[in-house]
This record gives sequence, structure tokens and C-alpha cells, in this order.
Amino acid sequence: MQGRTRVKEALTALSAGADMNVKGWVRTVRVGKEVTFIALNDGSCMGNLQVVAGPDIANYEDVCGLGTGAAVAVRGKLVESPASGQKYELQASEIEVIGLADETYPLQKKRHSFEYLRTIAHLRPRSNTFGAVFRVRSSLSQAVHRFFGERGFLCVHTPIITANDCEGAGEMFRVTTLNMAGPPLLDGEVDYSADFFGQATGLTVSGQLEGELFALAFSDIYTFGPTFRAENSNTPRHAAEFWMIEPEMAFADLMADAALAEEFLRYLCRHVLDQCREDLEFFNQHMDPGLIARIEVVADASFAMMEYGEAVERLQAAPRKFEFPVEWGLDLQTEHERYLTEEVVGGPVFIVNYPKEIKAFYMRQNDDNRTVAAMDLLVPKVGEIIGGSQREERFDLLLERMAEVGIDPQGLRWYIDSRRWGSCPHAGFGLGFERLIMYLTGMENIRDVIPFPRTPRHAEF
RNA sequence: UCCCCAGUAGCUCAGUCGGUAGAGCGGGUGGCUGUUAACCACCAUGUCCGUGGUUCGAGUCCGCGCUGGGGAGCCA
Repeated sequence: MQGRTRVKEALTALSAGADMNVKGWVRTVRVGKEVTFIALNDGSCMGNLQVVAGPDIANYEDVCGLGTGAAVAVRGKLVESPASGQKYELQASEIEVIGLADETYPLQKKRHSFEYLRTIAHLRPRSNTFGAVFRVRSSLSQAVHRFFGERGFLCVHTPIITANDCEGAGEMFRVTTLNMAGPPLLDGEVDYSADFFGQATGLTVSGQLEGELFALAFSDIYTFGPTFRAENSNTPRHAAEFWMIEPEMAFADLMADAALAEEFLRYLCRHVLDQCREDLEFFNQHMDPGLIARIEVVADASFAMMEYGEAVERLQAAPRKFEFPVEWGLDLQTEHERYLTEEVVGGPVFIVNYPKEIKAFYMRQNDDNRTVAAMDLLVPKVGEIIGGSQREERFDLLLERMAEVGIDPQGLRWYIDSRRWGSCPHAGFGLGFERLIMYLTGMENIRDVIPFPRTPRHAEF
């Protein structure tokens, strides 16, 4: 007998009777005089395989002494379980102890706080919750690529190291090989012309600008990669390193953009409902009792759409007080967004056509001269989950807008060139991957949906 | 960065009016059992975050610092 059978395959076998090898980590051991039970997990699914060992196996004493966390290989026969609680169990004929775990193993067979588990991020994937989180994360990641692949979108890997420092999308991490203790100086300032790239560089805060260039060659593209923000944000929704999905479509306007965002989000909801059911039920039971119902609503509903101007009117007419003022021209706060999606609409809603003063320079100016073709998708419990826009494709207007907000066109010559030759209407959006995972699992802290999260003062592991 | 809350056994927490510290889980030992994060009995657990102060006496009150969490801002 060769190979290794995964716990998931064993538990879902069509019938009992097969001999198999199963390898994994011990979750609990229950020792008896005549028989010992081991709950074995290999990460392939939420459930454990019950291994039954009798005194007849060679190293029965060692097996009885196993602790939570040990790695073992079990050879045995899959049999119908005589007791309730599981359909099958593995009647062991041989148990090899591969890696011991003594009583100092930090994961106990009890509930731990998420705060504590963050301090042992190297071990928490062996817990039920984090097993489920990272199975869902992996499955969603693959679903993202499948969604775009099925629709003919080109996957583009935009650069991680960049010299764009004028996107205004947040503070950048500096990338340098200069000696920090004594950098070369020019007129009292650090001389980046002596640096590795001959100029100041940092980690990307967005792949959008490069993505646009590829959309103007391949029509429909997307990026899915890491993004870095050096903001000192201490909240459950922000990390210094996170993953972002940014599709971009040529010959598309804001409505086409919103249509894609809606199709995309509904596809991903349907995906976890169909493909991650066991893990989702775990979250629904332990984390967020309304989770599955909420995802089902989004998977089936069509999303509402509301003009920014109407949103402001609705907020001003709201029978409740907000902490922050509501007035045409001001940005919507989290409390406003949640009121709109939870109370006014009761489901996902696009807010479109924002005042140009509160949005980025690359968004397309509308004919009213005071709004831009921007959209935010708001969902209950989270607020903004997708932000996108139609881009300003008109050369003169783009330059005009850059001058207004004080961006030096020289640093973005390559971007402006795309409007010089063969420019066309195009649109795209950005979705924070971790926020999607939070939305679809009910996990409430971004640090608990990233394997080894990076936040201010935290880069361990 | 601002505001609020918390820090006590390996983990989760209790600790009253200021009087030298407890429970559950985990661990150890034994018992029992086709068991289900088993059950029963016994045993051991401590820089009460650090620091300075008030006090006869501080886990408890006060100042400062550190760490963690929540809210806000920034945003995805």
C-alpha cells in the first residue's frame, strides 16, 4: 500500500473497507484500557478522522502517551463507526509517531482568544477557526482567478517596487539600499540619484495606473497582488500589507464597471456557499449567526444604485443623528455608509457620481462639471467593499485636473502618454481581498484573515 | 495619530470596603469508560505588565511608561 489518503477523502469515502495510510496532527487523545481514540486532522477539512487503536498494536503505550499537536502516520482500515458522532473511523493496525508534541504545546484543546492566537501565528493554522479561514482564503483566491479567466481577462503582474510617489493613495514604504546611518547628501537632502534605482522608490500602493496601460492593450485585465501602505492605522480593517484585486476594462463606462463589480461579488458569494460549505457553517455557528443568510441574499439579489446627491438627501432626512456632518461636497463617513446600506437599502448599494473634490485625479469628470464618474459599493456590516471609477481618458482634461490638485505630470509621463495615442473610455475598480474574506467569513479583524499580518509594530513571523 | 477600556497561574477569567491570591480549562498521578474538546478523585501551580508614589499595609488608590483590544481618522 502506497501513498497517503487525506482525512477529507477518508471521511467522504463512498464505502468502508479500504486499507489506507493517513497522516496528520493529533487534536485530542482519549485513552482507555481496551481502546484509545485519536482525533486526527491534516488540514484538508474541518472534521477530524477518529483513529481507533487497541492494545494489540506494537507501540500502544507510546500511542496512549501522545499529546495534542503530535504528528503521526496511521495505517489501518476504514470501517463503519459503531458509535454515533462519525460515519467512519480508522481501525489502526500500525501507528508511527513522526513528531512528538509535549505538554508545552501552546494550542490546547479548548477555546483560545484571537488575541492570544495572534501571538502564536506560527501555530494557529492548526486550530479549527484558522484552518477554516485559510481554506476559505485559498479557495477564494482561486475563484478570483477563475472568474476573470472565464471572462477573458488578462492577468497582469504589476510592479511591487515603484517610483510613483504621487498617487496620493497613502504613505509609501521606502525601498533603498543606501546606508541609513550616513546616506549621500545633496544640498542637505538625501541624494536618491545614488540609490539602487537612481531615484527614490517605494513599495506599491496600487497597481491601477500600470493596470490601465495593459487594459489599453489587452482590453480587459486584472491584477491580484500585494499592496503596501505605511499609514499608522490601528484598526481591525487595516494592515500595512494586504492583497488587492483590480480589474480594468477598455471601452467601458461606469455602468459597465458597476455591472462587473456586481457580477464579481455575487460570483464569489455563490462560490463560498457552494465550495466552502463546511467551513461556512462553522463560521455561521460560532462567529456570526446571520452569515450564511446574508451571503445568500447578496448572491441572489441585484444591487441597488444611488446618486451621491440622493445619498446626501437621504442622510439629511434620516431620523437619527450622525457624529459627522452631512452636506453636499463632504465625503461619506463609515457611519453614513452603513446607514445607507443597512437602513435605507437593506442590502448592497452602489453610490455613484461623487463631487470631484473628494475623489482622485484620474476619475472622469461628468458633464455637470462638479462630479466624477466614481462608484463605491457598500454592503451591510462592512460599509465600503469596492471602490472604482471610469477613468479620465481625455488628454486635456486629465492634465487640467492634475494641475488643479498639484501633481507634477513629469513623474507620470508614461501614464499621460496612454491618453496621447489611442485613448479610449475605460473603467475599473479595486477590491481589498482581506475585506472580502472578512465579509464572507464573519471574521471581524483583518489580522485574523492574513497568515502573518503586518501592522504597525508587528512584522514577526 | 486622537479618544475609551483592559493587563492576575500555561490558557480563559473572578478577586467585595485597601488587610499577603482563587475557579474552570490545560498539566501530573490514579480510577473508569466504544470514547466524542469524555467522566471521577487527588496534586502542583503566580515577577498580580513595569516603574514611581499615597498608606501601618496596594492585585485593589494616584502619576508615568509599555503592551493588547475597541472606536475615530486615513483607506482597501
